Amino acid sequence: MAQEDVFKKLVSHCKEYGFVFPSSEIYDGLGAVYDYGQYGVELKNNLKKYWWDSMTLLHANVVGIDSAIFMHPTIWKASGHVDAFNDPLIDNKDSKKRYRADVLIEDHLAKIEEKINKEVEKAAKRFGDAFDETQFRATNGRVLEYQAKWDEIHTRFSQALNDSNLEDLRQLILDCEIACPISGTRNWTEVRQFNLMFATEMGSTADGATKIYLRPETAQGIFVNFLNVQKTGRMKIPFGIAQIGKAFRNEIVARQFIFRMREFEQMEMQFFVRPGEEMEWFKQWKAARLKWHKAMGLGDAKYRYHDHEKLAHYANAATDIEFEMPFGFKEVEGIHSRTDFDLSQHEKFSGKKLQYFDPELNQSYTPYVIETSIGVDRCFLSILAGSYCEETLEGGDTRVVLKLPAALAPIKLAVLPLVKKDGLPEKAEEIVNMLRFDFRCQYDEKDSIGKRYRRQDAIGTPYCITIDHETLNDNCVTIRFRDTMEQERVAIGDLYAIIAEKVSMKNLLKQIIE
RNA sequence: GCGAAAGUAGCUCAGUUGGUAGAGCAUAACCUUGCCAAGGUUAGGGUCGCGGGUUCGAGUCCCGUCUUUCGCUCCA
Repeated sequence: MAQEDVFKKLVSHCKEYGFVFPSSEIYDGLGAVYDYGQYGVELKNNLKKYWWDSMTLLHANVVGIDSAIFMHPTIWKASGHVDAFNDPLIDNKDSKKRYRADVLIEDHLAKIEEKINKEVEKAAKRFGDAFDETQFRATNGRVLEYQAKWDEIHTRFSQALNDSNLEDLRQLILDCEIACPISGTRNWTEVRQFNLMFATEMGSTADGATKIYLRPETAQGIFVNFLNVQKTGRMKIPFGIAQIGKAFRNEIVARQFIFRMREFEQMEMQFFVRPGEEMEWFKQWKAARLKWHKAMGLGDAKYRYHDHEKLAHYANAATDIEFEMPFGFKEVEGIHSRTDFDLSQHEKFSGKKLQYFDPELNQSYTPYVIETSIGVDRCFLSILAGSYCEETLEGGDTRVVLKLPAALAPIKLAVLPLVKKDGLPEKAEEIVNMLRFDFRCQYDEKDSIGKRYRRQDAIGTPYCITIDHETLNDNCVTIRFRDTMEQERVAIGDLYAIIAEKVSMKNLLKQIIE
């Protein structure tokens, strides 16, 4: 089966079995926004608990917070999002390619520089040891000509950027005679500004309202609370702060189901370390995070690292953990060494000191930060993609089964009377009442037993308990395992212990610290 | 945002040159069977994405719009 077909089926499966629905569907949906259904929310909650416990239970020096989505607008100036999330874009009408207008101009400037450098090189060769570069640059006619052009463009460019003047940017592209590298033409659209942050207004009167943003990442809520947590929690470096929450980005193109949404959820942990020790911690968290993913048992070969060569403005090292989705290897988690960029920026913009006094070193410093940032929805998708199976059974029948890690499965067990008479439903109800406080149970008496097994397979229920006529005599039931379809006869009294052992989050968490 | 394709029941689809909507599966009820789906009977569910236009009449033709998929582009 082609990979795209698998993806299509997965998306249909999500809708058909109540995992993920398109948002506002009866109004034709809302682009790139999705709702989690009755099983999806259980799986997602379990996933979040797995991550939360792995951070806050397994690490004495990692604590959690839950910061607000609304934050002071200056935070996004300090973080660089106001500038970096505002891209002026321009399209070439012939090739239909889109470019960042500022990048086009920067490339053009670089080309002029290159020309100057070539002249300098040529002259250097000609004059040999007697060559005086400064002198040459200041006097050579051709170089001066290029330099003048460069200066002029650069001045206009800076001016246009400062004023956010999109018309000027476009005019500059026309004046520089910049052509599209693909079509070779200069048939450009207007320059348009894309702001990737959602904005709203706080304050009920129009004139008194302040423009605020919906956070584009949860990390800043941790940075601005760094001292609060450090002081009230008596935290000593190194320590981490974890947070799970929604973030919002007005993506130009948001696609591929829940892989890229405009409203999404992140699980982030910022780990504060001594300056100079960040690379060691970066390595450590990089390894720890991969272990966390692999512990879910979706297949080690489906994960890989992708180290960044081009780093973001705040980072001195960065890697992604990628998962093999039906549409290729895709980023699920990012691990970044963010240096002291964020805390320093907030010191600068807030005027408050955000330093840590290290009693061992007897000095204050701005801590360096290792960030682990995972997309809940992407991870959710990776789990579904990794556990979705279509199996052909002996006899040619097929079954669709979600081989979810038992600890994450939305429904832990189904209780099924073999027939709905002879007192079997009553017996089943007894068992449900016994187990319902500890495990999410489902009772089903409709259709043949085989059909009921398939229904549970489709939503990833790891265990089915079947009550038959014998049960009334011997107080034993069969427990049927999702993946192998094998059955075992066990005493009703043992059920709790058996299930508890199998579906415990411990099974996942233990693998991480091994 | 640009280009291409698509949108009919919960799902997969049919619907002939325009003549007031069908199937299978799924769902629900009852009967039957009873350890790996698809026995019987019956029922519910669609103003054919939405809005205009042409026509006596539009699921079918035309325009617009929304949504989805793919490609481009972007991606902290």
